[in-house]
Amino acid sequence: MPRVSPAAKVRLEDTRRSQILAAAALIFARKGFDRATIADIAQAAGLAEGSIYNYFRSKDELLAHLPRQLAQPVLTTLLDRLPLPASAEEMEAFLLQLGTAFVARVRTHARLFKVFFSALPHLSPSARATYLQLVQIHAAARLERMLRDGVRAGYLRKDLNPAIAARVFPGMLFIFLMVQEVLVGRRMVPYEYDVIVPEVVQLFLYGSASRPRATRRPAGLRAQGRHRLT
Amino acid sequence: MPRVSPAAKVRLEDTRRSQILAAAALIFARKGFDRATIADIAQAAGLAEGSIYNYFRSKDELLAHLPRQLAQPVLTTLLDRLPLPASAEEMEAFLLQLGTAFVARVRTHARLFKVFFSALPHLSPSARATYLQLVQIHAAARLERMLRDGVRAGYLRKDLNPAIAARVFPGMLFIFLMVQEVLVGRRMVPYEYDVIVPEVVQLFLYGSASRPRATRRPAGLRAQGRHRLT
Amino acid sequence: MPRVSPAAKVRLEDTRRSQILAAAALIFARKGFDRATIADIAQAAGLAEGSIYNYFRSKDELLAHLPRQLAQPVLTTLLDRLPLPASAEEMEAFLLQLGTAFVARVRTHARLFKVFFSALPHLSPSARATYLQLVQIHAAARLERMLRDGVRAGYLRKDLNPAIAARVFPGMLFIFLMVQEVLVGRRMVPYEYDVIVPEVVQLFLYGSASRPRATRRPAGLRAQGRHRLT
Amino acid sequence: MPRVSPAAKVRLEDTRRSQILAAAALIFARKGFDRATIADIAQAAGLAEGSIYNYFRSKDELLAHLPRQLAQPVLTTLLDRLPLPASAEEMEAFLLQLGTAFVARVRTHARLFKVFFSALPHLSPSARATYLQLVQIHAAARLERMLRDGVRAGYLRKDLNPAIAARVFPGMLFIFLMVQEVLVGRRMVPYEYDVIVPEVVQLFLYGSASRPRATRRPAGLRAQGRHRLT
DNA sequence: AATGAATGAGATTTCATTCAT
DNA sequence: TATGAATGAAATCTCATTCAT
Repeated sequence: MPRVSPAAKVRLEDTRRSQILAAAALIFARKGFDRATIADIAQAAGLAEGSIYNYFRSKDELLAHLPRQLAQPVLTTLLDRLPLPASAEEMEAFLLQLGTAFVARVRTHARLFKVFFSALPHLSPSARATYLQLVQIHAAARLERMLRDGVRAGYLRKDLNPAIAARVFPGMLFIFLMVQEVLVGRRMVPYEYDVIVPEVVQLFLYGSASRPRATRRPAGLRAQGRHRLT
Repeated sequence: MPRVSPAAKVRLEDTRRSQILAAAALIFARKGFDRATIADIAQAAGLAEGSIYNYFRSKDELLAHLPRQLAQPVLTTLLDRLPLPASAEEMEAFLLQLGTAFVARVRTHARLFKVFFSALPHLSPSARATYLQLVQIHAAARLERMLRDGVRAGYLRKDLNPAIAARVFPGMLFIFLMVQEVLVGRRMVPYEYDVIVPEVVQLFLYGSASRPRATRRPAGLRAQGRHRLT
Repeated sequence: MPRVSPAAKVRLEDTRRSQILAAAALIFARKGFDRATIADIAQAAGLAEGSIYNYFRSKDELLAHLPRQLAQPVLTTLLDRLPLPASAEEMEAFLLQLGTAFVARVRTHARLFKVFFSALPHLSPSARATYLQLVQIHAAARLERMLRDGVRAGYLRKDLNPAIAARVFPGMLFIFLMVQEVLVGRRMVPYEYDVIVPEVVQLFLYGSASRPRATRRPAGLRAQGRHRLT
Repeated sequence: MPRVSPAAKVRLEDTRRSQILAAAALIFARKGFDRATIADIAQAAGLAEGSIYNYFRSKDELLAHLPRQLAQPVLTTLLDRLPLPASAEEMEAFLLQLGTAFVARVRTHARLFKVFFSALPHLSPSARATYLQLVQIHAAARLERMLRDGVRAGYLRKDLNPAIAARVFPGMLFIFLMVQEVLVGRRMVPYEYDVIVPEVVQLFLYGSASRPRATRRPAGLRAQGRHRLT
């Protein structure tokens, strides 16, 4: 006869698994997948070495379960709840939100990102896909459709290539995130993301060249954009 | 009495070192730093295991010497010989060349890039900097100055942030290069780089929003931009 | 106040022990002693791992208790109830029964035999003796006495060595049993034991060489010997 | 440039392999396959643990190479060089030699026999066959043919089953060898093999029952048979 | 008495590095 | 300088046994 109710048991087991995965993420990010030892992870999780194997069959399995378990809560699509833009101004507001969310997501998962890079050579294609979902670059398909709509509606350039542009937008932010959060750990530019994101949105929508007229940006929005976002 | 002249001896030794580093780059890129064995590298270099140690003190040292030795020939600055632009059109031409060169450089060093990622946790900050020089994102300082000039000259937006924009430009291309060449090996979009680069330049200069007037892009330049670049 | 009577308690405990030993015999025979895990055995017994230790102190103890407990019911002596033979013909009948019983016994305990072999290196001499009792080769002493009687009575060869002959007889069958039931699992010869046993008895009594006269074997007995015995 | 000639290198390597296999045989026989550790074997071979793996890929491979390497020299067929018998007397002489050789072989390989039993559960069928060749019970086919000839020639019983008899003969000796050399290490009977073998041959040829006439065994041969054989 | 998570000793195997030749 | 066998530290993983519940 079991001492604990089945439900409680499942809960306890899930707790342990999360606890171990959190420890694994920490150690993997710190030392890289190969240099991290099970002993390290066990110690970080407050368990004995052998206990890890009561919950995961192998070190590889830890790696494979990391994104699923740790990123689950935020894997809802970024763009789903936002209203579809019907003008350049609405698109600007939309991109500000999207960019801010994107930055937040990558920063949240910076640790998993480091794991991803260190483990790249042993990741199966499917595991790679799972890790890449962390940044949802794959979600660009949705942005692409919106851009296409914008072209059709006329507020975006007729000759815009929506497929390329939809990937460019996250890329404009990604370079800062990669260098600052993952690769080097030091800022490339002396600005916070609440300055970078609006600037990037401006660039994406209006470019860097002077415009014939100065009408294109309502002052209100810009000012708002310069305020704290993170 | 030495059989070989000292100079020839140095040359031979350099050859061997390059030969070993090339083998190391190949194996590191293929298996990741930790999974690569000295035996692998020795075999790829056509030497015995022990011989590696006549040229490099340790496996870590191989990693450290990789970018310096292998990337030396191409580490010339990207922008040095280009004439400074004096208008949006000249800037467009300049960015096309810069972007194309950037793409070529990253693709050339894709292998070292993979090594960089796989070895990230073991690299000292200075080693990281050395590897990042491969793509010269650090060189953005020069582009930043040019953008600042452009703003001053009036053909770029008064409210442009040159520091941010200078990093955004490579980032717009970097996302494609990262995913396609380094991380996944499959294309994100069904276009070659000679389509992507001009599109990115257009976005960077003119944005994605419609312009009040259709005068902004001389047809000649655009057509040229669509031609083969790689 | 105990809920169960002491006697019933003992009975229940014995049942559990048998149940565990049966599971152990199954698993040990299948995987060998060292490869069998307590988890395997517990599962086969329908218990939890820890429960095994309420009945046996260790894995080794399981091994030691196997033959005693599982073979008890059949450890009755093979030869006890047979009438003592007074002629070669009676001896032939006797050996047929003895051989048949021997074959049946070994086949019944084939599983324990496999355990015995797999665990040989860990068995103490006394444990080895216990396992060997399963086939009662040790019981040859009784057969030896009967052979000695036969020699004295004159129907067995004067120069027969009863000690050796008494061990040879089970050996003649044992080789088939070893190879077919224990070691290989495939038949050495295309005959059932009800052909092998009479043939072996003939060989033991009359040899393989031709006899000067053809009178040696009454037809009746031989025919009987060829009938089903198992 | 290699310091040692290729031939010398091969010789050295073979020596090492033999040295390791001999150590493995010793340890496996002593502790059984599963309890034997690579550390044990390395120590017995006078090497470091890791060195074993320069010659054998795994512990299993050691097990698989044991019989091939260690038994090779004696794997020539026992029966090949003996003249074919043409009478019961010649058959008796032949069986004496065969039995003596069989005993010698099994005793020589007693150690491998123990290994065989301890490793039985993990041996592949082909590995089992290789180990069983050590005792060449498979060679019974040849003896079977000889017995068939004897029946045809008339000096063996018309109703003899040669297939069964050919397996019985080694079995008569095998029981002593198994119990004395492999399983228990103590003698079943107070006789040396130079007494047991002739007795077994007598039993096999002439049985245990009295014969109508006393003519069957020429005294000369018997006396000879009782002399030292091992 | 029953449970099964936790433990940690111990086994196999890999591999960077050394060094005698 | 080149070699590659030898080394042994270190890592992963297994599993008998314990013990709180």
